Amino acid sequence: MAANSRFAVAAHILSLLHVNEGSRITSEYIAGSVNTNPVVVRRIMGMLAKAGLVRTSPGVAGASLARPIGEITLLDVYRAVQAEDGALFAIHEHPNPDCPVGRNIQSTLEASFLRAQLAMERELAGMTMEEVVLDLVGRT
Amino acid sequence: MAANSRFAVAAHILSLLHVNEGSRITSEYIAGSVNTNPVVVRRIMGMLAKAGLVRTSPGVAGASLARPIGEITLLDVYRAVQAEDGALFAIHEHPNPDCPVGRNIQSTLEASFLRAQLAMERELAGMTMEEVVLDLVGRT
DNA sequence: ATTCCCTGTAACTATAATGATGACAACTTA
DNA sequence: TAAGTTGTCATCATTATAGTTACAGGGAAT
Repeated sequence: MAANSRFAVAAHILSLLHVNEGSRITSEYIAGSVNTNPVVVRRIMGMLAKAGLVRTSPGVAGASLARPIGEITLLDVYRAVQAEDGALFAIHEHPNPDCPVGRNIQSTLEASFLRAQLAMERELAGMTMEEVVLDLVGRT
Repeated sequence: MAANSRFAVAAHILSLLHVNEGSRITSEYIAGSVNTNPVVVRRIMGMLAKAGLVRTSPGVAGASLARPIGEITLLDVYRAVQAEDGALFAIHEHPNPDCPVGRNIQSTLEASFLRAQLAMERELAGMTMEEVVLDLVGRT
């Protein structure tokens, strides 16, 4: 797989942590639900911890949510597992500076692309992990 | 580069076609402005043609816009150069069906992710290539 | 008609991002 | 101390993308 499924896996992990609150589930258990390798889970869990969404302790199972689940938005999760850059769309580098179009295309597109990205992020910010979990259990 | 810059290059190409209307520019000329290989330009131009945004003829230089530039939205361009799938965010496959969370996470996230994607697409649909070109020449 | 230029496409290579995996040190707890 | 777990590194396979070479076929100008 080359597609980035970290966002989805992160949401899956947070859902499991909430549903199993108090149980002390291991990365191996989580990996069993996600159907991947425990290392992948620990890696993503590390990103969630660095972003302040979960609390983990070395050597001890059972990570816990660092905030009420209703206060964790999908945007928080998205940002936690995204690369440094954070740009949704890439722009080709080094267009020809001697061409009127090439000289300005980057800054122009950057602005347009940013608008689209912000619209997407606004929508993500409007959804919480609580809604995700509620939908999840509602489907049984 | 592994990041997908086709969207940006496509917008660059369309801008050039409009600015040079009547000139009959070649894929080599365009490649010079984008700073890439002519084949890359022809490849993306092919996608734009298949999407009905430009008209090309084999063997003859000077593709032309198939519609007024003000009626080509950034969403049109985005869709023209995107992969079949079209999903903005990937979802991990084969979560564990024996787990309440794993069993339903896909359909739940699919709905949430789609909302975010639609917000992004709405914003792209609200911007036209005409605005891009105007901004472009305005920066001169 | 010949020549020259251009497009459309296939084939191949190089580069990155990603996920899967094995290994292991450090930590916690019984 | 022993068992189990996390955090992290290193490596490999897969995949998407862009860059590049090559070439068949179309168009146009002479």
